Amino acid sequence: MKFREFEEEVGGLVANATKDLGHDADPEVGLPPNPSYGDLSSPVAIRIASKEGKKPAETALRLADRITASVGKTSYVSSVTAHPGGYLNFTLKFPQFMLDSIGEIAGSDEPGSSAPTGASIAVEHTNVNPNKALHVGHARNLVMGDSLVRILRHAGNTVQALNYIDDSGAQVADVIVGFKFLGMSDDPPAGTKFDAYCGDVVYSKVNSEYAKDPKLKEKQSLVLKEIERGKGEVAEYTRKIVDRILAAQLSTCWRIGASYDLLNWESQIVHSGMWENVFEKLKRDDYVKLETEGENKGCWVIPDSETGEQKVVVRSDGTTVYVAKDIPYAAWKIGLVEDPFGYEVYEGRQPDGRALYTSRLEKSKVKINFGSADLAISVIDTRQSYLQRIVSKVLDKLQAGASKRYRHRSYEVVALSKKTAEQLGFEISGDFAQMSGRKGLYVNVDSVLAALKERAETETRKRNTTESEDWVQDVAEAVAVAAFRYELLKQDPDKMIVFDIEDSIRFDGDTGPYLLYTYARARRILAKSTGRPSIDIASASKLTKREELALGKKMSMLDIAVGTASEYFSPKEIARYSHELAVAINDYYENVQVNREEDEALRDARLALVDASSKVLAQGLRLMGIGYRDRI
RNA sequence: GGGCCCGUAGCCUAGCACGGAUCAGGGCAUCAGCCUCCGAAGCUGAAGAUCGUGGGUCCGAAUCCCACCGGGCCCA
Repeated sequence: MKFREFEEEVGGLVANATKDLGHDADPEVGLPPNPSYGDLSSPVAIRIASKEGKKPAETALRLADRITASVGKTSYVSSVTAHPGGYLNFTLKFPQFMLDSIGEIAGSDEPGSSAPTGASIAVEHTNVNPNKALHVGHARNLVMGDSLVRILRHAGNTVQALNYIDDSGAQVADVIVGFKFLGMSDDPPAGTKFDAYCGDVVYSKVNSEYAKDPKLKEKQSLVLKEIERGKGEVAEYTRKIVDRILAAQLSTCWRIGASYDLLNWESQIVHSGMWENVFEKLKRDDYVKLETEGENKGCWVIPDSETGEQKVVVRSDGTTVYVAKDIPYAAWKIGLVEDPFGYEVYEGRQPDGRALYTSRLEKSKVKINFGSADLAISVIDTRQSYLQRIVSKVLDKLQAGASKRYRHRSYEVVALSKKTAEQLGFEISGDFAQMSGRKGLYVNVDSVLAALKERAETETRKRNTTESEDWVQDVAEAVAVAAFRYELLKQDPDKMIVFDIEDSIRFDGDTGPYLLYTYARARRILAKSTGRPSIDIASASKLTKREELALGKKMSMLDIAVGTASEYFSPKEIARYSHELAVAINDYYENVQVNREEDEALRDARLALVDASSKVLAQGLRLMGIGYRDRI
């Protein structure tokens, strides 16, 4: 976008001028703390002066003189001045910048997007065990992952969104134990979603029974063996139950705007033969060894040369541990093993209309390829960091340097506030509590959305008294999802979120609804106008108010935010940017009259600015997976 | 025992990657204002900060380095 072009021009000017003075050409360009200094600044003169033992102000003047001679060759640099403190301050050539920025955005369906990079990226996220409904912790994973997918696509990459289904673990087995051995009905009570029933009722009941009756635990291993065998009545039944739970979970995922390209199944990875291939290679290379004594006797272990510790990958009874399934899956993602899967379309309509595929172990007629990406990103919480490091190390053993193409995007967990935990009937000693599916200490996504939507309905009706019930429902749903997604996305991934159900129902300030409101407000100006967005160089030169210049600059920085978000796999950059843009739009709304402006050319130029900036805000919302409406 | 993450006003948080400008941004809550004017889910103003502590590097440190304290997590 145009601000980046301006930045590149300034960088070039600074680099050339410093080179002329015989110094290295690091551009060092950044936003000044206050726009009254200029539109971009460089402290490079201070560094040079300190090296040369001269005064920064003088060096800055010398540089400014040289740069001034070249300013005329640029498109967007108007002037450069030397500040007595040693800073070089650059100002934008405004009418041209505004004209080109608005033109660029008006002419694009996807403002700020990049040309194809040719890179293919596999992003794995969501990965909820199919034995329960999604809770708010799962939602953080989904929101980060889904937004990352959108951002990476916007940045020009080909992205496959993968959702890994652990359909053969203990958690699934527990639910089956409940149905098969505790006589629990596999029909939920009316009005209860199947995933919530399995997690809230069956799973917790089975776990409390384990404590009372140790023999029941033997049934779990029985079920696990049957699942691992993959044949027979129990395995068949498990598949049906998992399918039902997954369908219920996906309805929640889709409700909050997520979409996937492929469902991967742990059971298929186990039976694919990928692990055996990987394991043989690791044995040949002596990277795994059979422990002959000590507590791990009879186990295959991976030694860690740095810590001197060992990680068991195959137990003495021949079963593999979790990490042994992660390794072939990771290897498959970046093409270190042959693709054993076929693919077929999975039923269901995703919110963005993308087709969803599911893998199978038979080759199929559908011609589509997954895996073998240039880069794989696994969105997994920080508690798995250690195991993810082991996966990376093993990948390097399979192919030198392979771990550079495998990234663990970690994030901190979501805990519950003391208040919310107590409302669920738990006694808490500290200020917050870690969620626990086993204990029943968690808050489901669907129940949070229900509470958000209820509040959104009230607020929406208050403001739209004549609208139909369907209209109100649609808007309330959008507001609820916006509030939920934005809340989980804006926080730094390294920081724990302490979720409080009452505090989360907030639509004021730095929230998703604020962004939706801002968008609707901007669109309202256009809807109410008798003019049409239109700008030329003459009317662009009339855009001189502080608020419109600030807005013009801000809306032209989306690509910079996308670049940072892609580079660091950090969707919150988009949340922060979108909020800043919304603030600029509101500032404009409050202080600049558009439709009451009597100069029609100026009015239309302002309309064009409002149109363009709201389009950029809409793009930011799309990148976060947040739906928006022209009116809310 | 080893490792990872967090610590910024009453509360939540941005800035930390790449150190820079005597305003360290926001939000919630509090107080005072703004709807005959494009939507008040908004805006303006006030008040509120030993940037966990101590040391170091540097012309310059919330930002980099070291140690420690407090909290969370993982591995054994």
